[in-house]
Amino acid sequence: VIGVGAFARLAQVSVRTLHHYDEVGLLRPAHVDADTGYRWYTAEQLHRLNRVLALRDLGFPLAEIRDIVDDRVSLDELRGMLRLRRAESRERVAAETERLARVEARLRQIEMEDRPPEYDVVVKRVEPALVAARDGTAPSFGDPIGPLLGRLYAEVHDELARLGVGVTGPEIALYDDTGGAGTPIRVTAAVPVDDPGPFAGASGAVALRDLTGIGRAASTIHRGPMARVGDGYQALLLWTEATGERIEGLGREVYLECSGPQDTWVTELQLALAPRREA
Amino acid sequence: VIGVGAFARLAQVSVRTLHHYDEVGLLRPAHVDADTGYRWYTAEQLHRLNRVLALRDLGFPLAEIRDIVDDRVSLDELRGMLRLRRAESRERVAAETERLARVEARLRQIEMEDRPPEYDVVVKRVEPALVAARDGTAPSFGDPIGPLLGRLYAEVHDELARLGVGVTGPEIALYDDTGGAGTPIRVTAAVPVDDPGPFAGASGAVALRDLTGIGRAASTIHRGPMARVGDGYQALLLWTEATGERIEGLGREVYLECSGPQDTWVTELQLALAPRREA
DNA sequence: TTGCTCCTCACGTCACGTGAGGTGGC
DNA sequence: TTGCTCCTCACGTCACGTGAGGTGGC
Repeated sequence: VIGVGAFARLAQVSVRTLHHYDEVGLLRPAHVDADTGYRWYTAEQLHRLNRVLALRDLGFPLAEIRDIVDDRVSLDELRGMLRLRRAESRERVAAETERLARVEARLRQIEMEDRPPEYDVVVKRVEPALVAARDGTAPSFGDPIGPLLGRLYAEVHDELARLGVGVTGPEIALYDDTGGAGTPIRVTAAVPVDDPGPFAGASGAVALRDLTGIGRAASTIHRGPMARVGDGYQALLLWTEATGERIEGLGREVYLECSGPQDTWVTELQLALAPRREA
Repeated sequence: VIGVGAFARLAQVSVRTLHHYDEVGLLRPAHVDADTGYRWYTAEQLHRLNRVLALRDLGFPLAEIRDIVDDRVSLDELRGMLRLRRAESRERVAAETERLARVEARLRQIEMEDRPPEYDVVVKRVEPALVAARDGTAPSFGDPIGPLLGRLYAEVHDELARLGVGVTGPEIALYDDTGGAGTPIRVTAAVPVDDPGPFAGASGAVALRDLTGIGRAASTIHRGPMARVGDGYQALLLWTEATGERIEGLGREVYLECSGPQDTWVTELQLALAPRREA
């Protein structure tokens, strides 16, 4: 029978921790003085505490630890809990390893460029959307694509106005350059819409389409004229290189703000990433 | 200018998150309606939000993110913060990887033995202590060491009683078998004491000694007679094997409870571990 | 009487999640 | 009038850390 201080020193935990374990019923003292409230522990309880600490070291929450040390879980259940813990732990290792890669990429970048980065890359999901779309073809990325896109969007909006269909989000442009260098680029001008009803009677080049979502997209925000959007794409490419990510499929632009002069435009650039490599 | 819901959908964050960022001053809406309290955001703010999310992905706390996006840190400071983050992230990867190894070891053990483990191994620090100690030699681990230890402890306690020195903790036994198989084992019986004063005039085999601490010790609790303490040591050895730890130096036993018959004894077994392998 | 150990509240942590209860414009 | 979006509290999360303020035995 020893006091809480000595017991804590023996087990290398804080007195507060023992108070807490008493509170949540994880380790009740062998005896509590009715008058003073002093807690008294036995050597036998050090065994229980050791079991608790061993499970805590494995990452189990206290509630589960209580079930285990109180023998409320069968051997099979314990096995299951351990497998779950293993999966969680692996997930954490993977996530933190990727995070570390991003930190290191950022650090290398800042040391190379010697100034804070202008583009911040975020990995996000892109939800699927229902769009009215019009396809076109541009000779290459070298030529300005703006006028072409402008014509395509004009057609889409004309058609939407004619059908009386409502727009539900900013315009989206899709690029498909999988043909290789020198080949023409397929460009799509898309506008999110909500109600597909009136399209039943639609005809012509403007068509309703289910725009697929992207599980993991590298995204960044470009501010300013589209003539300099290349800076943004370059930042995205450098980022994928530095973090070891791989690009998959086509790129998208979302025109978040394009009402005033191009100096004030805000565009989101998205590149689809290959699924996460598992450890 | 778009509402909080549309803004949240664009950036793939929750509305609550935007409320929170407003609260802590990380991202104030471009405009808040004085009557309704409605928050209105601009495309420009999506750029700021993207910066915030990018830094959040790197693991920075919101307070630091605010300093960064508000340009309150210099480039050098930013570099320093990134290096710190890198160090923290590495530390987390290492810690979680070790935890994973412990979980897997436990899982393998439970699958081999098909019953919950009897011994729980915990890694802990052992504090240095001032002890009165008496050395002895045992022929090997095969022979019972109990009687020898009993004689040594009797001598120590006699001397302490003679000098009037107080005991401050449970008895500790040290074993040194680094001589190899077949060679005799050095055994030390130690008793923690507080006041070294009276020892000034001490002489003979019982000596005052500074017992060194152990940075990382694998520890487990053995309950029952010392004749079966081998089970506990075997559990410790299996654990070190399974987790890839390496034993270093000598072993210790702490007699937490040894007043009644040996069936009721509680003994802590400690083995010093090699310093943590860095990633 | 001074130290020492111990006690019980009770707030803080970190970044939101999750209702509860209510309001304003189409 | 019914939906829809939005609002403001305010508690909960997880395992304790950290005072504040006070008591009992040597």
